[in-house]
Amino acid sequence: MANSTAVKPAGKRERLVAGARSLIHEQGVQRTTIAEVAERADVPVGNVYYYFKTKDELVGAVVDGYIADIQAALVRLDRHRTPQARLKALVQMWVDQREDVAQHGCPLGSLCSELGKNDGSGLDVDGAEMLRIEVDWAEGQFRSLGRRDARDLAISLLSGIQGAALLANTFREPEILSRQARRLDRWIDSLA
Amino acid sequence: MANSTAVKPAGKRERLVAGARSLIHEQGVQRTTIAEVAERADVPVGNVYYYFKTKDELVGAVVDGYIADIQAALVRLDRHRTPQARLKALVQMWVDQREDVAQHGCPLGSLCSELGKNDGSGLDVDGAEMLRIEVDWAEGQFRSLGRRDARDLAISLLSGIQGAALLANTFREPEILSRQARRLDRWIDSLA
DNA sequence: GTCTATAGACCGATAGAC
DNA sequence: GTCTATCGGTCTATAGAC
Repeated sequence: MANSTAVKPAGKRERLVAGARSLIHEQGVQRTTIAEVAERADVPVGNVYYYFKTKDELVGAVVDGYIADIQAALVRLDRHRTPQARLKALVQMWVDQREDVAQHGCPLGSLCSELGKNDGSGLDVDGAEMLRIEVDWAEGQFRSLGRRDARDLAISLLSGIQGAALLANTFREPEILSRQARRLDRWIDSLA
Repeated sequence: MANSTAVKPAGKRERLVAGARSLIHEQGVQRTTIAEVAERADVPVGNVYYYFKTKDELVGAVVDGYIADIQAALVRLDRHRTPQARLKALVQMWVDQREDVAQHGCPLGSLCSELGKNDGSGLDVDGAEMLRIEVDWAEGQFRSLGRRDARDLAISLLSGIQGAALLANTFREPEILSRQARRLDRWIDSLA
């Protein structure tokens, strides 16, 4: 299934997904048009529909791309020796992107927020899986620390991250992420 | 300035703002059309533009309404005797609305998230003031507790609330708000 | 002041040539 | 497979009757 036609032509599909991802992060799903995506991907407008039957399907591909990237990132975090180090490395990911987050919000959080407004009509893509993977992974780390309330702690951690991202974006202050990350680090160390 | 024509005709303007507020909460700004707002407010479509020159102005009126309501709510919270009781009463406001928040997100948070995508073109309304009022108020409470890091604590508190609201909405689990609120309550009591 | 009708612009999706 | 041209629908905003 991974190669129906020898080698990929030029990665048009990949370029479309990448263009859609960045535009959706900057403008949101609703404000992003197929024409804009095609232009950023350097693909003729009408050709988009050869790769994606609907705009929904394109957004779905963006979500799937995020899921794959998140899983890969979490595997990389597993290399750290202790659960504490892994959890702090997770927090650090948002600090590293603080400028981008302050400018356009957390790519995952703001996308989930927008997709949460879907009530069946119009666009209908489920973004919950993106955050669920992170919560599940964090829960596993807290459980390695011997915490019975691992699930709640995981939700607390992701809440703290996502909330800080929202405030950093609303106030356009990347330092909010740095400062809240320091607090979360201390909180992680205080557990065990 | 509060009464140019004796008594309000029938509160059409108020009904429009109320309709816009609920529709924006349910669907977001972009997906909400003037026609829908007019219908929910029981006002003829074209008449909306007599009260609001543009859609932007209508959204701005919704934001102003939120700001007024927030300020009134915070004044009510000031009745509690201790800063801790006031802060916990603030958290409780989201718990009381947990079903609505799980269904459509925090009205303020999701609106700020969407307005944060505005980059000058298209709609341009600033929603930061809504959250700033809450952060400022919480900062004052923490300062009453003698905390030097009152600003950071206030941002931590609002981050925790907004993050929990985002996860509760994404996973459609109102209990996330209840459980995170209990954690925030304990955290507030542990300070001082 | 109130309402109808519609202009004008834009977008998602399709048809069909190559 | 690739691309152009365009349809049909929807939205904001306005013009103008009452």
